[in-house]
Amino acid sequence: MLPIHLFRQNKELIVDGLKKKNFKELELVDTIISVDEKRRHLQSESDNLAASINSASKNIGQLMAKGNKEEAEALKAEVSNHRDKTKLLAAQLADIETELHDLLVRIPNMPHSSVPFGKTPEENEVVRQGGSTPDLSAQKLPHWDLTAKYKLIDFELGTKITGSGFPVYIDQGARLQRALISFFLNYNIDGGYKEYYPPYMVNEASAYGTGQLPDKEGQMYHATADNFYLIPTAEVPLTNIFRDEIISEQELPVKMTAYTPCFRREAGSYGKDVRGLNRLHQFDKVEIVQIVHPDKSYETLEEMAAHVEHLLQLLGLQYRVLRLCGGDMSFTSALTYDFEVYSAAQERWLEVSSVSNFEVYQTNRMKIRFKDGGNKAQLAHSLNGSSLALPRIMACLLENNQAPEGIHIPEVLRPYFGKAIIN
RNA sequence: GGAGAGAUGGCAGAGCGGUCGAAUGCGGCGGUCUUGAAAACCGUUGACUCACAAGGUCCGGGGGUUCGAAUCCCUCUCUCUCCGCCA
Repeated sequence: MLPIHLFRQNKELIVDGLKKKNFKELELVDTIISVDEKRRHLQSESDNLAASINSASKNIGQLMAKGNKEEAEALKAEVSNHRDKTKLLAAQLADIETELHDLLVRIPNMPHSSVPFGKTPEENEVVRQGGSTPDLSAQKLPHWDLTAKYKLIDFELGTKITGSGFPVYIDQGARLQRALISFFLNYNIDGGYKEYYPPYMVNEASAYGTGQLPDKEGQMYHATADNFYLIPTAEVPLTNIFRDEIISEQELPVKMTAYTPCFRREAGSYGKDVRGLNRLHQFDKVEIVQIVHPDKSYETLEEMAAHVEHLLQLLGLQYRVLRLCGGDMSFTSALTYDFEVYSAAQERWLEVSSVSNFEVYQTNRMKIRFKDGGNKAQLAHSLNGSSLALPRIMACLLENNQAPEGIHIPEVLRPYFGKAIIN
């Protein structure tokens, strides 16, 4: 949610940003500004009334103390009258505040100046690439064949136990999964991130804080009996740790990492997108989140991107880094880098990480602030990224490292996996 | 799940229905003293709205009584203690 003062002070900037983001309902901006004006008018009217009630009530107290009953009674009648008006105004004010809020949450974040114009994924800008395509002339099986061949993952068994999109990792498959999680977490800890193990279900306020609610409600699993939501990403519990907190400036930057499963309903997905490990209802991910000083957030974004990129280099995967265009960015992001790895047997790029700067969009809604030098509370910036999403990494590792004698495990994972080859 | 107690500023902890945005202690910040630090002493120190003015709002959330509520009533949520169940 953008701070309202931006609309009052810089309407043109907002409209330009919305256009870049390919947002259609531009008329909302004017609506917001006029509703805000109405709101402020009502507010001052109500404040003035409250001021007169307050002072009259004080007078009544003094009159009573002096035993001046008649005057006191007269004042009481007057205040009583004012009070009815206040109630009316308060109701109107509450309505208009809700209206304003509901309008504000419909406005996406403003894109950063470096965000390219564009509407579709094809218009994203490739900023860097690394690694090389492996030679698979000897054998070129997609990962769903490899997981069957080496009995690493049983998709049908998951369907039996739960439903499609809930694979069962078995034996060396389970072990590789655990190796990846440990490797990623340790790598992040070495990078200065503090490890957390958060709840996998969150309450409504948390889902709301990071923006899953109200617009992405259908994407989450909902435990209705207790009104909890299964987290679609660790970003939700992690960022909410600091909801409604005022952090001292010395504590910045806050760097957090967590491994969690992620649960997504993925309604409407189909075809090759959901084959094998490409898209699941439950998958594992290690996440990094930072809360930083506003002056530092773009520096931090580059740092986080470099952090993720190095991880892909360590795994020896072919990758590319995309700067998302306005139309393909998420609602809440100001600038996003997507990381894709090349799946050599499927011959397609798979997204494995998305690193974003949200500026104040999340922190404004969650009231995550810090005390600056002048001892004044101001909104911090929040960022997050995956490091990394596991299923597609596993898919690429299996496919790209396959050989007639088995699947070779990258050097960095061997201490965690315990051996050099799956066979 | 049953019974009871509680929810106040960064923390701890007061608060007869009016003079309470709230005592006091700790912590934080500034200063005196000191070569420096500690101790001691002095001062200062919540948030929101808003033009850092005035005014207004906030004592877990919501509602009510009253001219006036942190203080009384209702309700919800959460926490703690005891019992039950349990990895």
